[in-house]
Amino acid sequence: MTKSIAKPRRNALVRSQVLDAAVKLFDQLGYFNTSIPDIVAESGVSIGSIYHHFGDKEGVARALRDTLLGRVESDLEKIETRHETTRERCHAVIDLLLRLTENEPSTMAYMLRARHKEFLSGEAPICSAKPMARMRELISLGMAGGEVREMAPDVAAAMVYGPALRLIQLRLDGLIDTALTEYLDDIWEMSWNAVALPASREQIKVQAVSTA
Amino acid sequence: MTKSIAKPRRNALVRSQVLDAAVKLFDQLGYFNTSIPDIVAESGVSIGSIYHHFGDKEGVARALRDTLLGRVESDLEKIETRHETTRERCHAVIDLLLRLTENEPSTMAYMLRARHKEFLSGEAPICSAKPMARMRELISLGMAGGEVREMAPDVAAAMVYGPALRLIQLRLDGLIDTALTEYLDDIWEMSWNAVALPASREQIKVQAVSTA
DNA sequence: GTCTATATCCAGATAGAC
DNA sequence: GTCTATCTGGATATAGAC
Repeated sequence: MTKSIAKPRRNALVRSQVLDAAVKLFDQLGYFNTSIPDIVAESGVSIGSIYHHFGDKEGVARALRDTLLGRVESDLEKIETRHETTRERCHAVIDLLLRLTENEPSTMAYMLRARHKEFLSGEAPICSAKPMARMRELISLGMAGGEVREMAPDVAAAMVYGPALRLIQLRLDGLIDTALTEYLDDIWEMSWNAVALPASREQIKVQAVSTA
Repeated sequence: MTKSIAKPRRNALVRSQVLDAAVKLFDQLGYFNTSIPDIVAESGVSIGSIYHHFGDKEGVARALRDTLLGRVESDLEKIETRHETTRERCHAVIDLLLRLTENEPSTMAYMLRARHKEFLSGEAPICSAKPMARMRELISLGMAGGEVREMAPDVAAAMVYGPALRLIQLRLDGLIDTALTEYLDDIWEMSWNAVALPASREQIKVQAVSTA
């Protein structure tokens, strides 16, 4: 009893050890190239315990997905309470995505790129998960509130988030060496100006930046 | 000898039967959920013939990838010879991508979304495949030629292609019901205006489209 | 070149002692 | 709750007749 950890805390520890190993392996090798023995080796938890806690391999993937999406969801909620305008909210969302990519690329990769429906039976594609749905909703709200020009909501959402998500893809694939946070201002200004009503643009300046 | 097909043509037929089955199954189930017996059933070609022609399962995936990428590559070449300005070329590229998504979604899905490095050992990620690289090159050329504002090339490419690719993702995931070709004009005008030097914009109009 | 029948392997999953 | 030892199915891939 002296050096053992209290039971509930030890349970949580085992779970997080497994999930930490899983996110790393799923990102590096993919779900199907990761065997349970791989997770045993990486996490230090025995196969028996893994099955006890997660039921099966899919259970590990599902728990991981729920954990990661839950975290992002709560980040989004914070953004919505802290900011009032659509402009500020979208800016904060893109900032969040770029920073998450830099700080926890494995997490971002698992949420964004993994083909979840290939191994999570009956799961909706990640793009319809709550956070993504909320992100698109923000745009619709902005349209109703007069900040965003009238257009097909899908198109508006693609204009605002598409460029950032594209950069994230390339960054995760190792094709961009620059930290994406450096691009935040550029990408944001262009994306927002593309959909914003002129009145709510940051500056009206139709700038001609000529170098050299 | 009367009703049998000439040998080289029959070979090509078998290959295309297998590849047609593969693109369909890989799209629907994913590479790892597709077994060789599945391909046998879908293509009508025996397991022996498949191994004879493709060597192993990875060989099927590789042949498929090469075939599809080759087709897109030749489409891109045609675009480059037919159009001179970066504006026209990028427009044609986006048009091509959207139409391909509508006409051959399985093809598009396999090229765009499959995590090839998870099953094609030593393959570069799809985003660095020739067509994608050429698409980004187009933008750099436009920058050198004065059509596109000076900025990080990755950012410019993400602005031009990102929104379209995002719509394609959502469409492939079944989250958009409208044919993407309907959105071509909107998406194109916004994407291009975001990166173009004012002089080369389609119209300078800073439009306020108010509906309702 | 095409086919059927078969070998081999290793993954996911379980049993049951502690 | 955790572990080791074990089972079992089904996948990839091959052998060898035609």
